[in-house]
Amino acid sequence: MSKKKRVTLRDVAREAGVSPTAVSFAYNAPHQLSQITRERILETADELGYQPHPVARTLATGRTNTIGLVMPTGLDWILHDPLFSLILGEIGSVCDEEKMRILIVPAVGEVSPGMLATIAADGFVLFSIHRDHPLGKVVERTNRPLVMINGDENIRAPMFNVDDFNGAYLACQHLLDKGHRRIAVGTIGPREDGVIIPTYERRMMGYEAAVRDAGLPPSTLRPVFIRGLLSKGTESFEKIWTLEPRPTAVLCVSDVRALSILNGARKAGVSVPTDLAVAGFDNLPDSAVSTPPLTTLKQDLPGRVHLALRTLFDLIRDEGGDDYPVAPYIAPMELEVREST
Amino acid sequence: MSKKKRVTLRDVAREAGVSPTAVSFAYNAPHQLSQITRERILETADELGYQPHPVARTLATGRTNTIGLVMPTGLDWILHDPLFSLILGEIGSVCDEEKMRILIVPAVGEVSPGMLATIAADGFVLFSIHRDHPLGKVVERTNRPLVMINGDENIRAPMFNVDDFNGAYLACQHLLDKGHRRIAVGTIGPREDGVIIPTYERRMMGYEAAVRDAGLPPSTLRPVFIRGLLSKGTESFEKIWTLEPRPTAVLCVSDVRALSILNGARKAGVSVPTDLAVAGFDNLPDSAVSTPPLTTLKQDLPGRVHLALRTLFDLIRDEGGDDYPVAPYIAPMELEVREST
DNA sequence: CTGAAAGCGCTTACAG
DNA sequence: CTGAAAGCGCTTACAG
Repeated sequence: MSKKKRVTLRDVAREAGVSPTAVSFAYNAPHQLSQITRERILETADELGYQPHPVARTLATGRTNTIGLVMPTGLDWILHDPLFSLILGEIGSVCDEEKMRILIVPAVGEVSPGMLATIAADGFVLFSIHRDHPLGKVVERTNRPLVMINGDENIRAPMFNVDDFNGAYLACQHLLDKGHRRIAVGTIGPREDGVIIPTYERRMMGYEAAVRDAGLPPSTLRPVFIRGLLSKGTESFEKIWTLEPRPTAVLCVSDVRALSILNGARKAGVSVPTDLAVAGFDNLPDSAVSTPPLTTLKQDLPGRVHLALRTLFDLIRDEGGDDYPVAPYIAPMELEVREST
Repeated sequence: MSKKKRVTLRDVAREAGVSPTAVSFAYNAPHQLSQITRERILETADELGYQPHPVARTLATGRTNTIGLVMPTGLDWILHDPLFSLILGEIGSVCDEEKMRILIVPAVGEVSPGMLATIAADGFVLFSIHRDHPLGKVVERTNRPLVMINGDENIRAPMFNVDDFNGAYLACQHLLDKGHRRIAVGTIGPREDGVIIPTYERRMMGYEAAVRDAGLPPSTLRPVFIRGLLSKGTESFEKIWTLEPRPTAVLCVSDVRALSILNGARKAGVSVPTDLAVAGFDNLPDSAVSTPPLTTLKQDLPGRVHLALRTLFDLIRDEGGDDYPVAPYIAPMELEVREST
């Protein structure tokens, strides 16, 4: 009953007394039409309430004007990682300019390497995909362009990372220089779904290398699994504070974790950095204004994201370029020493 | 050169010695095929590296398995509104279950009411769209289902809101009961792009009503435009603290704003609630663990989002139902009194 | 400046 | 259980 048929280009053509081609031209190649024909067509289209069908257009042109943002987990991830929100925002600002849309592609359920082929997008950004992730093999099964952010160098695709290893090295060295010899490392625990975040893996290696190079025993570092949630601050702090022997400092693989420790410490009446020094990673906006402000590693996030997307858009445009440079982009990290250490 | 032709269903059919229909059935109606035929087809498909073309499928079936999430602004919004992240996460968890994807549709550039027609989605969630927003008229120009979250009752579409007015009323009444007579209201300022957030508009009215009903003059409330960013805490706090006469309390239209004030006050050495009482709105997870914990209005966010999406999915399924109930869903809000007031 | 025709790659009654 | 055929609604050489 209410299932009114869609108005198609053909309807407009008939009504305006022109060919379908002419109607298509009215939208896509206006200069091919005389002013007067064009106006008549557009008027008729408007009267009939015609709207070009996006899917049909895509099938004919091959362009979706959409990029897929592929995440290693379900969408709940976004609740746990402020850095992801930041990156999503940056991707968004580039896409707004380019009139591209963003399709969110979470990795849920049974994830096959061929999965991306079933998705209507011109290209993909892989976020935090580890080589052992089911999507680690996706590169070989997708003929559409893709780039990685916080990726894994073992996946053969253009990668836009920060220097996790050396950043972590710097942070650890900083604490060692300050004389700390019992350092907790606040890191992510094994996830139920088995997903590994490559970034965190590399940061852990950086910490360990710094200890090794300082000629100190590995036991200098004590990994503690904590959640990346501000609201778990007390719990996370307790896990660290009750270690035996009690650590004098904590290195966190992410700023949220560090901020949550700051929170927990304050509630427990433990003074930072006097009783416990705290360092984070990534320099979230909040980290500059926490109490106390957080020592962390900073980077040019917008610059990196923009570069990644430019590369992706270039790849989408000249699909011929099979042999794009895959030289990884690894942004240097700078230690920002604030009052928490 | 590298532009290798795509393997199509037709190729598989030829190679397997069956009709295109059979190949299609192998994927979409397996029981229509003999076991053996089906296996042969699937094997051939695999050998050739065949993947069904999602766009062609959509054109034929009319289903995209995607919902569009329409925002009133550009995607940078996500950076400013943790509540949006929360809602996005909830939407994501429902979509994960339903195997639906999320397409993010920011309102940037020239936004026409017909804009949604150009987007390949089965339905839409409108987030925070005001009746005066260019998209306020979208309902009349889209034949696809849509629902609103934090919407405007003047737009004729199923709406899933919280009770902004009464929530605000409660918060204000609470402060008045505590004896406060000079109350700053931390709210959003006029945006450059002119976008109005309906939620905040209603909250302001709720505050004002409470003052009126208490027989107090409108000047009891002093609106102050502050940013919804934790990192602007000091600045926002200053704007409030330097008002003449100095307010004894501040009502914020959102929790982020309230948390940023808490932050600013702490840095300024001003004690909450002794020197300044602070109340927020929406009960973010962080609000329960701030220093001090924040008095705010709480709601069942997941429940509300799930309800909205169920409705949307129902509408998508039986497209016949022209006359769905548009009775607005308005979740009651409960005042959660914590230590900040 | 304009039109007839083929094509994008699927799905799905319909007939056997 | 299987196939020939029409259709989804556009775009775009090609020919005039």
